[in-house]
Amino acid sequence: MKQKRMTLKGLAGILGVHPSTVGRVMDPQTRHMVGEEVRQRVLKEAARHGYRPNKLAAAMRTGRSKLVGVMLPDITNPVFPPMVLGIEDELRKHGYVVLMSNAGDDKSQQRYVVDQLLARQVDALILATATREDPVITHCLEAGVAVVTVNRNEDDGRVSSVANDEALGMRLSVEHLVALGHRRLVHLVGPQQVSTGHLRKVGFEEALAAHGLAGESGVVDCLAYTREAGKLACDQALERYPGLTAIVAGNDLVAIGCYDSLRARGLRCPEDVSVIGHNDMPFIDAVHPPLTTIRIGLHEMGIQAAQLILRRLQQDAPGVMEVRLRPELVIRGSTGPCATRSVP
Amino acid sequence: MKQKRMTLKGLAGILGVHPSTVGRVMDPQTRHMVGEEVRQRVLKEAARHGYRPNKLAAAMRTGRSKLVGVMLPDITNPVFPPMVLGIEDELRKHGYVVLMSNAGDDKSQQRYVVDQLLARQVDALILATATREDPVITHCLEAGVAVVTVNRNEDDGRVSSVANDEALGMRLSVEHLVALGHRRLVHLVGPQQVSTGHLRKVGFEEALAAHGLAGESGVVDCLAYTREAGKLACDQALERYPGLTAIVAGNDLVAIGCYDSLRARGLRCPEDVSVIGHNDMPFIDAVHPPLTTIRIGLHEMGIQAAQLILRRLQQDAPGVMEVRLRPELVIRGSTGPCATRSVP
DNA sequence: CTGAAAGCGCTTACAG
DNA sequence: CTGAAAGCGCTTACAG
Repeated sequence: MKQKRMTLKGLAGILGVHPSTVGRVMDPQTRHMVGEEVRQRVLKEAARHGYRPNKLAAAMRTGRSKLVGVMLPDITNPVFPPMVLGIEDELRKHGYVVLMSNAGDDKSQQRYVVDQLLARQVDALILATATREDPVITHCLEAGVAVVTVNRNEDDGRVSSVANDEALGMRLSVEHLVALGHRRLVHLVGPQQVSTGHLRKVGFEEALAAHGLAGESGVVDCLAYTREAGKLACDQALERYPGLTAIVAGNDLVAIGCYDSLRARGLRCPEDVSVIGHNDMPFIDAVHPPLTTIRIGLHEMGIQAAQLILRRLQQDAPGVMEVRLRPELVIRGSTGPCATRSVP
Repeated sequence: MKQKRMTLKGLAGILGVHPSTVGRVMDPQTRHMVGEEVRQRVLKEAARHGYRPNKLAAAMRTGRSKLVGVMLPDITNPVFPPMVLGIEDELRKHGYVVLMSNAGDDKSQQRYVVDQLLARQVDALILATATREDPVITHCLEAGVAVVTVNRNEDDGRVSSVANDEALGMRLSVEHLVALGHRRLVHLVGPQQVSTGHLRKVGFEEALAAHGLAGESGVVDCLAYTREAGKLACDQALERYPGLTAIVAGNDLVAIGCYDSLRARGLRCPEDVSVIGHNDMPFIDAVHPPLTTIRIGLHEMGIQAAQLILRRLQQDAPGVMEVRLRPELVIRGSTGPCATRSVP
């Protein structure tokens, strides 16, 4: 049953030709170098034995593993699966394969994971773990691997990145709420050490200023992009800004936390407080009320990241590229007209 | 910047010792064979150059890549991320790394993906794609790789598997509904070519019989584990069984489809129709109404699958093991007391 | 305790 | 058009 794998040498022995001849036939690029008759015999015999070239051996010889490492904080966060799928789909077309690693948020752990990936000779790295100042990226740069960040980017753009246009996303959010009559908005800002948290905060403040609402509205820190942190932040927001009528959550998970907080206080959404999320993660339209949010092309983001890294690998062009995707507003049931509510 | 990778030979050259000596020091297993003084010099120099042993080269030499292929239908399905995380966590402890591939449902595509994985010399394969009669598993067996299936299993247990105890899950579902007074239950059965769909159907029918309800209740085909298919199946169920008061959905996604169907018809859940899901996928408690469902230890399932494959790899014991996890009932808001409703 | 050598399975420049 | 040879970076049985 456990037939041992066939090799070039093995096939060559059976066929009575030199291994390099078999090798040439197996590679479509060099197949034409071999005479018609021999070529057919080789192909036939290879098929008969289910010969599969050992890519590890090829990788060692050529110095290109055709492996791309993808490092995530945590695949369990619903924003990542569509991204990873996009990356994989695009890379597969070009014969690359993904080595995926969930590395959490800790930088020293991430560094360890990167070293593991490098030890396995990945040709490039796609990082979804970038912080605004990221020692791990420095480490990658020193090691000389091709790197691209997805979803987030660092402050000084040393490496190419694909991310969302956060300023636009916040502008869309604020405009939508203002159009509904809201004037007292509070943004639950995500972690400031990552670009999404920072840029959304800046974007929110700019959009507010554009509407002359900087005075009445405000901002509350949300320590993580989680439901639990969202609940806590919402609790705080309601205490600190008793007159608020709308909440701009750092992302969809945070928005669900807001639901938890509001429900616990007997406040209705959107009648008492409107809530808007960010990301439009899968199935968020099934929550109650269906969440109004900013849609990000997660799958597209993965594809673009893969394309960026492929271009880098092929042309070895060192130019840094920053791709920004346009988000769009998705209006559902969690935002409604402003009705000044009586503070309980 | 792009420093070329340091090798054993390179280090040996610098230190004036033989490469194999350096090699012995780098491997903790053989380090003791080298004299204290030389050992220290080697370690120091290796650290200075950030030396990382090339695992591809080691893999080729030893014939063990320490790579495990994981094939999924689609990582975008919320049941998979926790499983994959469990697999990865467990494998990492033992120095293995995951090569993940989304292969869809098509068998020839899956076969192609398996061949890609084998070409990269994976030591083992974890399949989340198993069907009850699976030609891809036959293919793996012929190739002689270690294989384990997760979440699903094939009919004749040729390979080890980790899955849920489906019969128990359905028993819990039916008992819960019966306790609430329901007597007319309809099960929206998932795809019959996969074990989950088949075993849940069988389990449902057995549980029904145990309560003497086989006559009044029934079953409707749901063509896929998706929200859309769930809506269609629910539509059909309501037409075919006008008197039904409770629906046992094939899984949580199907249950959300039921919500869509009920809402479109102006039926309330759970007042008019109770709905119970299966899987307890992430965030399903945030939908409206919060879904009563059967919780499966997804993360645990991944861990167990990894352990099974590790044991197989270490002992090379060919014994087939079938691990079955105990699901539990999670009661939330989508199931309630039976109140005979007037058919609209 | 350390060295010298063989070999894993490819690819590819060099001959003929 | 085909062959012979070198070498990618390790590991490991064999000497000494």
